[in-house]
Amino acid sequence: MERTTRQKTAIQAAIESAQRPLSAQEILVQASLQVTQLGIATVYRNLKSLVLEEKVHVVTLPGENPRYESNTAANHHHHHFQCTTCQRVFDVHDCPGDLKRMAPQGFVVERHELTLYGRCADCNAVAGATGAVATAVHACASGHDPA
Amino acid sequence: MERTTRQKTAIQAAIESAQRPLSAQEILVQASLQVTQLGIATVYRNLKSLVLEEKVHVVTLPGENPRYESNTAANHHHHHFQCTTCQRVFDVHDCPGDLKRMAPQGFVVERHELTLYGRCADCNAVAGATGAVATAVHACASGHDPA
DNA sequence: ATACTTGCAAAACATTTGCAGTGAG
DNA sequence: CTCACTGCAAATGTTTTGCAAGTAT
Repeated sequence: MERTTRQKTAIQAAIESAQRPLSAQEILVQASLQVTQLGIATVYRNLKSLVLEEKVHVVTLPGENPRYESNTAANHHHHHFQCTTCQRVFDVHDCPGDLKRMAPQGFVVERHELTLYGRCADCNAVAGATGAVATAVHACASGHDPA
Repeated sequence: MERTTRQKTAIQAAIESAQRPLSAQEILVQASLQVTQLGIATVYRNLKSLVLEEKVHVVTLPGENPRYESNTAANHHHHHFQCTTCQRVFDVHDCPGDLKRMAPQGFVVERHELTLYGRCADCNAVAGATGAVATAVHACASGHDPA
């Protein structure tokens, strides 16, 4: 059965306190602050468990390594928006909903993933005001409050 | 400048004649039928070119290697459906469309990717009729004609 | 005590790159 | 004849696995 270890706790905490999806490496760095000597293999093993337990889910964007995001009650079904200018990833809490009828005859839709691409508010505002990009990057994919 | 080689031609042909997105390995196998001695590095190098030239585009599904799909005029904007039972990937030519308003204030949507998950027609039909799975797999993700 | 977990190092994969030889123009 | 392209092998980067030691329960 499942055991509670310092490393699992630290890994889970790292993911939950982040305001954005983290990569395995980022989780290692963050959780290492709590548990020195933490190994990357342990991070991967625990991520696998957490995903199975549905406490965490995976965010996969084309050409990038998987990111892991907390899956708490507060964090219900949502999608993602990646800015094509600054590459940051934002949560989009809206959802088109009625996708069941999109599938071909005889197909049953159980779940869907949607990713939007475009320019985020910051990059739009900045468009032209050269030099402000670096500033925008600091806010990296944190708690925006979409529609 | 660009040169026309037997290998590039074979790779492009393999992708265009496939009725579904192919992995680099599958492309290697297929194109090797035309050009013996073809190396995987050449496949990757050419895929990169073809994607840049926008003759091919990449289909990325969570937890799986990228697949490559022809990008001809006939092959317009579409999405994908992955069967959670047989893992096959199908094209879905329908599209929810009006996703622009999903983005938060100030965000501009330029593009979107949508993937549906569920059970394909074959797996639904089979559900219960044990043994038919192997048969279904043969039709692997080919020309279904969605809605 | 028992047996699940860990950390390390090696393995397994997918993809990229260096380089000398090949072939398209 | 040139120089882009190829094939091979080695390098890279990420994720997985084997195994002995550590530690929750």
